[in-house]
Amino acid sequence: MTTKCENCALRRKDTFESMSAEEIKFMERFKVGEMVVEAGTTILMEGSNSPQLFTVLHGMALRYKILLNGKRQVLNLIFPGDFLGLQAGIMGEMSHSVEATTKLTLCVFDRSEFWSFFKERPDRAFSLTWLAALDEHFMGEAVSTVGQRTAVQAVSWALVRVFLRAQGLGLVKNGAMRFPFVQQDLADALGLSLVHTNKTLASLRKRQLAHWSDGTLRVPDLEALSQVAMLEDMSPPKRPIM
Amino acid sequence: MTTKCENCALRRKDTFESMSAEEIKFMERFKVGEMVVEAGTTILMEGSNSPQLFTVLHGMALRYKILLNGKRQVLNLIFPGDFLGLQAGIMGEMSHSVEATTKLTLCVFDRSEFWSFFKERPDRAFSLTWLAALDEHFMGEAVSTVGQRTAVQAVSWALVRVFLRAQGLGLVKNGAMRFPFVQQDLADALGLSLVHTNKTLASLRKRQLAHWSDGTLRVPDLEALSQVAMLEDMSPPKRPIM
DNA sequence: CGGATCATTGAAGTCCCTCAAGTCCTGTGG
DNA sequence: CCACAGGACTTGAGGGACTTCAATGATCCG
Repeated sequence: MTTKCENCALRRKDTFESMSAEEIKFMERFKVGEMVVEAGTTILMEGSNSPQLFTVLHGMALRYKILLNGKRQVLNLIFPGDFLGLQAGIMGEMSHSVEATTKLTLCVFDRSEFWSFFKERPDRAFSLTWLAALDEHFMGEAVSTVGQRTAVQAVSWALVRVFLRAQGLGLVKNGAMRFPFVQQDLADALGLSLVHTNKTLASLRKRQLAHWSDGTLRVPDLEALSQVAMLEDMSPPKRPIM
Repeated sequence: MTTKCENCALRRKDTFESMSAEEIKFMERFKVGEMVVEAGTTILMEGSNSPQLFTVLHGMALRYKILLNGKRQVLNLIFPGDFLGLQAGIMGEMSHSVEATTKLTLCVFDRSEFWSFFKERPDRAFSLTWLAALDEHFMGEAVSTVGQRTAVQAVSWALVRVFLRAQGLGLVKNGAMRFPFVQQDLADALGLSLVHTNKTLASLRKRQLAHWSDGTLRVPDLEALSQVAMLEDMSPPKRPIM
């Protein structure tokens, strides 16, 4: 029933580093199964200590925190290939929640085996650290965006990042991609109000820079949008998959 | 001349997990020396690929990014015990710069030995990943702050975090600590203007919540300041030192 | 057909930014 | 010894980007 790592289509996407046959075999040992959850399901909960780790095989999700005043900060949009639960695996407790935006297929790993990654497979441990460092890198960009960019720049930044990510996964067809989030999600990610996010999107639409409606995102000229976003390097590095 | 890891005072501070004698000996092998730099020196440069990794022994510093429009986002304040250069070590390139705010004493490690961490010492590799995860955790809080908190809440949050950090390092005496940064640093960390940061600090001063002047920070009632900052958990976890 | 969710648009208000000026302090050089 | 420049901090005033409030459509669904 479950996909074998060997046959996993994800591995072959551009974004990911290739793995040796032997590495794949090793990973297979960790996989305890697959899990499918409906849109809206909370997969990991802030403060909890999940016994499981996941890799997203299909679908999209949302990382977020809820502040004491009830406000929500979206930290990250989750795409196929993303690894979930590292924080719980390392520090014993999640500092954010993860919620499925679409129906989600997850590859499930057992956390109790986590240690053997480090003991037996230094290369896998290195990949794990790489992923943590990559997330930190991204969060640094996010802070800079929320702190220093204007609304137009921030929204452009987010859309470019999303689009690049999707390109690396082969999810862009004819300059368009599935983008199943709602405007409130983007607003909460950028520290903007829903109303202003809406107006900003409208402005980008009018300027022919980005069209997002009905769950579909189209970017006619990625270069131009990046310019507006004040983004220089447009190439995300190849990343390991876990 | 250089301190032996065995005798390093840092290790004994509350914030840090204890290390076995054997672990210490292993770390000693990596240490290639010590380095002292003057205030204002750039230690690591965005985009560069430093051959060295550092642990701060004494002094304070600043992690920051410069955007295309010249604006600066301060990502983090650096305290003794902080590990610098992980990104370069893992991903091969720094995504931010690090600048000394005071005279700085650094413990220098050779990056070329980085791999043996993973190969020979899974426990050290685990610590490394822990540190990366901790940074990510912190950055998540930072995004939430810049995105969702008001100026008063944000400044309070920053000061509480700083104060707690200093407490764990035994740097707080009589409710006061050395805080050698300038208001512009704090402003750039929180995405606020210098002027507004100044006025916010004045307001906190008037409300008897925090007094920061002449490089000294006093917090008469940490609990009260945390309340204003909307911070619940006030205890940063013990962290490994590298 | 009501109820719910999401997108959209107008209007009013506010938090924060920018501009501007002035103080205090330190270091430097005539 | 004083004049002057530079850096950090402070304070007032005006403006703007974004928020909040409010109302309307559109779509989907039981």
